Amino acid sequence: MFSDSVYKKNRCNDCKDKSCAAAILTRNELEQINFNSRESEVKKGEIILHQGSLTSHIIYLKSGLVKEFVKPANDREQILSIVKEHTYLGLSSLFGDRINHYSYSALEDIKVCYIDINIFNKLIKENGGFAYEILVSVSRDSLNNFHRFVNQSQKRIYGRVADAILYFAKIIYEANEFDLPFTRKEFADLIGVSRESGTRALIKFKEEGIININGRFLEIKKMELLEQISKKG
Amino acid sequence: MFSDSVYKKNRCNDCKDKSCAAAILTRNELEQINFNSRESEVKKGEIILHQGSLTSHIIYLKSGLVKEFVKPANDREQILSIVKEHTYLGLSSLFGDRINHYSYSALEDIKVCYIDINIFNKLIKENGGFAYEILVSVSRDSLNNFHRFVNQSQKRIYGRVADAILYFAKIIYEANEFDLPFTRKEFADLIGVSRESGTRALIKFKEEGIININGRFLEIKKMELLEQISKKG
DNA sequence: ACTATTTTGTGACGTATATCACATTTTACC
DNA sequence: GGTAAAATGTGATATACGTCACAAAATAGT
Repeated sequence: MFSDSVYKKNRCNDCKDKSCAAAILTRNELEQINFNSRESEVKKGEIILHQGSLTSHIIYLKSGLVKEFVKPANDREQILSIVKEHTYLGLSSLFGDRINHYSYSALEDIKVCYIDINIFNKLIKENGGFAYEILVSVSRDSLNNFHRFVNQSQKRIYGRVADAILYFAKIIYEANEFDLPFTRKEFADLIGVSRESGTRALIKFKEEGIININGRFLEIKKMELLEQISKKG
Repeated sequence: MFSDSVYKKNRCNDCKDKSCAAAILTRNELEQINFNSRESEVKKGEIILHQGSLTSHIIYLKSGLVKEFVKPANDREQILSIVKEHTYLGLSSLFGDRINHYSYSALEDIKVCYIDINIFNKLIKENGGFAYEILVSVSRDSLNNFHRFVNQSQKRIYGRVADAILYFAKIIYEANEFDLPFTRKEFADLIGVSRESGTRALIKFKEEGIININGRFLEIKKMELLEQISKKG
């Protein structure tokens, strides 16, 4: 299936970017994955998975950032989450009905591994510890996403913008200054408001000295105030 | 722990309301659950699980309807979903961080089973097929809830009301006429609008002959039109 | 480096829906 | 069965935010 050079060394065993779940697997089990997987690079902006497509391989994000999104109507796109390295993409779709419910595209140059779903399912059924870790992972994703969404639906625009900034600072980059990985349009799509309104809110925050923003560079100046705005909604 | 009379017969083995996952378990495994579980009845309106509480038992909904909700602010309640019989409550919270993220209350008199989480986790790790079914269940819940939520966030009030009616007709009751299991306030909380606006939309639908509604009784008269409104948003 | 394209900022305007206030009906409870 | 409490219906009013339109700036492609 794959060329000799690809699997002659057991890459998966030596992989420094293993998932928590894969860390539990035995040498032999990892070797099985090794024989049934392939690593690949994806360029910034490219789509990794299309909503509606059928899955034959599980995709593991080895490095880089990815956006998870849906396009219900034709133009308005809803970004569901920003996915960090060391995460399987679309696990819940895999176990739900094998049809991908969300689309994924690379926000920067990334590395992914394609793993055959048959071997993946086999390992789940054979190794309870592995199954448990996958279950933890699916559950955590589900809770996180849902939590963000419910919060969002109850907040007005300033609260949502504050949430999004804190999301990047605390979860994605773990830093108080960073470059946003996307455009204002996408920023707005993440929090479910119009581009114009989103931009206006960012500018307002800048005017009030809560953040500094310049192009894609963003710096939090008044963390407590930002957290207060996030809470109050 | 439990009185003799409770576990002297292997109720779980004979149970007609087993989950898909439990149907996979062996006689012996079911007996283990039997020894570590308890059945109970909950009256309409009572709370089964409180958001924020710690879990020591998994709760399985044997019969009846339950509402899953959160209260972010103090008054405004968001109903996340209506849960039907033969479902485990709050699975994703269990595997996430053991803290319940949602609250559950009975919409009618119901029957539930409390299962010790240690035995539950043990079975997951020992029986891959069981683990797989639980995974399917968590994934499906996650997808369904998320799907409803994303749709909702992109629709205006008539689309949301249409969605909610179709949700009851197709998923909850599988019938074109039924009694709503709750008040107008709760109906509004389910679709994330104010009580007044929700009521007005229902009345508008009635005036236009799309539905008939009288107190809690609801009857769909023009299904295609309702579906169209749901799609168009 | 130059042009085409995309992204961003900004004002004016409209509207969907929340909020408030109160009357009416239904339900719950001694 | 009668009273208190909760749920429901309805109009008036306010406002947050989306939409439209266009100019300026930044980015990308040749």
